[in-house]
Amino acid sequence: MQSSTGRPPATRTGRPRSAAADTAILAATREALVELGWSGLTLGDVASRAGVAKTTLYRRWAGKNELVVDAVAELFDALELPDRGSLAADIEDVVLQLAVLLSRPEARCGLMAVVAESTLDEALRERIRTSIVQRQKRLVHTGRVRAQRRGELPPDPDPAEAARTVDLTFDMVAGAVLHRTLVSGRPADEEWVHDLTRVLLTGLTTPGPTP
Amino acid sequence: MQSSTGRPPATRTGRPRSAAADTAILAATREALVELGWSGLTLGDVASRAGVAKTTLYRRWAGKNELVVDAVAELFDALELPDRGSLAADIEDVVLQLAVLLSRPEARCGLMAVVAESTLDEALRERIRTSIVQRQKRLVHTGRVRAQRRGELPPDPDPAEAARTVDLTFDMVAGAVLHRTLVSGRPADEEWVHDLTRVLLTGLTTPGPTP
Amino acid sequence: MQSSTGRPPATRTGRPRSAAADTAILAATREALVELGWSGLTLGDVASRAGVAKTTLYRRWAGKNELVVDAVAELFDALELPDRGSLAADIEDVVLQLAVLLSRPEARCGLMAVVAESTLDEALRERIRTSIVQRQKRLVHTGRVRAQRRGELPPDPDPAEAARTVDLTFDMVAGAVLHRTLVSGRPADEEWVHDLTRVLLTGLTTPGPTP
Amino acid sequence: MQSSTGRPPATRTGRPRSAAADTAILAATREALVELGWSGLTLGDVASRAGVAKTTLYRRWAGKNELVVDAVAELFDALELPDRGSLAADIEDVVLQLAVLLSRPEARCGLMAVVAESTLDEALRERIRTSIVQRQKRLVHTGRVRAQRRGELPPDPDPAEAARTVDLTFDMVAGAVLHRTLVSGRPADEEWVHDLTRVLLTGLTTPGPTP
DNA sequence: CCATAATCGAGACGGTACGTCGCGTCTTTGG
DNA sequence: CCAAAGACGCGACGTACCGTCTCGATTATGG
Repeated sequence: MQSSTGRPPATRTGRPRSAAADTAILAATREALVELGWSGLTLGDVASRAGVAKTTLYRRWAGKNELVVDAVAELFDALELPDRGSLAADIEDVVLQLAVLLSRPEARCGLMAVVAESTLDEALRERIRTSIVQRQKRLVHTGRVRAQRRGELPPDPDPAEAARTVDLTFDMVAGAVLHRTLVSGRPADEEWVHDLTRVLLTGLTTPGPTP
Repeated sequence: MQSSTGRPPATRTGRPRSAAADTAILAATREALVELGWSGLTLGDVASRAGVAKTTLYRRWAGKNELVVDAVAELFDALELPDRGSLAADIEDVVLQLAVLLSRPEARCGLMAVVAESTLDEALRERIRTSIVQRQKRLVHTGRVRAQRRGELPPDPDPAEAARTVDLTFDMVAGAVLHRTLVSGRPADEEWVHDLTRVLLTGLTTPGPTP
Repeated sequence: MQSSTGRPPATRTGRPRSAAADTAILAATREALVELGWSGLTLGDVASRAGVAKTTLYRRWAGKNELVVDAVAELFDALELPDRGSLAADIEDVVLQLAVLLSRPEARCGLMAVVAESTLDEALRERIRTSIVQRQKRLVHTGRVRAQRRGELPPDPDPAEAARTVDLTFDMVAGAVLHRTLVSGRPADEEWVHDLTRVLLTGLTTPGPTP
Repeated sequence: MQSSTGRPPATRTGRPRSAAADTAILAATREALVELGWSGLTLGDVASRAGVAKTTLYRRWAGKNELVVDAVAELFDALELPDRGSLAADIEDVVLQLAVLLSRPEARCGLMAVVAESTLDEALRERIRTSIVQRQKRLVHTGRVRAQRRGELPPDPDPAEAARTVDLTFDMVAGAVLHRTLVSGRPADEEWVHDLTRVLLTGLTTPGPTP
């Protein structure tokens, strides 16, 4: 749970916080996002959906932004990278998963809205990075390691170079899906995923003139 | 100006709308976006910045969403594709322009916010498509035609195939820059742009197994 | 209306304030005081009783205290001093009127509550003085002048002495009724009013040793 | 665990209530009344001033009203009637004591506020009567007996008549001081006390036409 | 040269959500 | 069993914007 801010003192006195409340609140947040969207989402409404008082909500999160980041982060944590046998298949699989995820309104509008808010809020930007972006780079990393074991990719020349490639790959995959589904507003169907995978694979496996 | 809603009757009586107001309002909107972000942006504040009454604003736009789409669309219209002599240089150039544009807060938060709102608002989604996305595909189109003239790209086999490639290219370029700068929150510097261009170029120019 | 704060500028622009709202709000305030008492009185409730938005209420009054002072002051303005033919009859009459007024819950709890609040709020104390206390001293003044015309009281020796007597009389009359009905919690019935009037009249008309 | 034994025994088991807590709470209540007034007084604040948990406070009093009645009643119990040698001097003395008491903010606002609340709460009204009003009538009674011994007042004709006179006297004395200091908001200085005493004394000692 | 009509600024209006605060209750740990 | 601590559901607070409305004052065209 990302809502815990610091180290609680070893001996805690007083009534402890309800663990069930956190779960209920995050679920209610996603539910409200689906029905009302970002601007229609009301903390009072979330509270009553979760069967919780507004104050309980404010005791745990600083505001709408932080709450939605946590609610959306849980969605992204559900992404997986099963071994499909080849790098191409693995890429297609994760791209499709991402496309499915971004077709869900709570993911779409939750993510875009907090990203929009983060443009003037460095703390929020950092929270998004650690709660969502960094956690999902594990998918790219896993895929690369697997492909290297299979011999589809050469071993990493050096760690810095590898990190750059992971970052670039992640931005290209996630960015393409995101732009396709949200900005262009067209479906990331199988044909499109296939085309994207082909371009990506070719571009990433063909050795470039980068010295 | 996209603010005109329907066909005004040929003969209009009464005092005409101030032309200067539109300009002032859109500029004030961008200014407010920079300082306050999306959620902090207030139509009353925009009105007073523009030296205009709130009623004047509501006479021309239905709400915050529509206003910001128009204000942001003007920013994207400033993108250009000068002829740098090669496809690679052209791509690098436009990617950099896009990165610079998305480093401006009014573009970042304006675009992301309306995209977020559009997830539950089909009319808004359509407005974004026509006002922003479709208009900028001209850049990709121009680049392709130029590259074909230079012999860097083969001629289009058929129009449908060409359209698919334009769409894919646009989503990959714009998506990568957008994800890098806004979601990952890292700068789209020259090195990164170079890497991206190489992967894109390789992937797009190597003939694939798509018959 | 005591709600006006200062001199409005000669030329008023914008929509003028609704005159009916003031009336409705003060009436709703008294109604709510009867049903809910001071601590149960809610500005939101007053607003909805008056068919008015909460903001309208806050635009005109600074808070609960000021609102209730105005609402109660209107009640006291209804007191009159009809000529009953003798000083004793006049006193009995006004004492009875006061007793009746203070038997109304809105007057009782409204007055007591704002007096209680005024103990730590000089501005409120001043507002009570000018809106309620000073305005009702007219009753004592009228009674004295009438009695002097009838020869029941000697003419005023000097203005300062007269003012002291008016103040003392007012505090004794109003204080006795107030204490009887509110603190002692017993009815100010005719017998009690008669006794009080006799003591007052004797005490005030018998020349004392104050030179 | 004592439930296994059966019934609650006459002698209470478990930790006994702290006797010091009551004193500390009432003192803290008066202190808070001085600083914050009635509406600013918070039970949570009283508890923390008294170094006591909120639960402890609620175990002993039903709410704000009852607590403040008890806190204020202790103040009034400090009033005394020393023998000054004459009825006039005794009256002046007690009037001055009362004026001093009512110049203390905790007495002023505590008393007025609970009186205001009592207008819609019969139980509270009764509590005020028994805890404050009835207890202080002893002062009037003592003064009358002393004056009768001195021959300044005739012996009581009958007990009912005497009770009426005691009530009237108390309402007039307390009411005048209360109205002067709290409603009129002017000081009950020596000159005013002297005037009041003269009128009262004359009115009460001159035999009236009451058969 | 006015009459009509739509615009302009200003600002009050009925609403809704905000984020905070206090209430009185409950649920812990510890005496 | 009581005490302290503090989380809980609840509801009012006073504020800020929303989008609408009513003003008086402009500024065009059309009779």
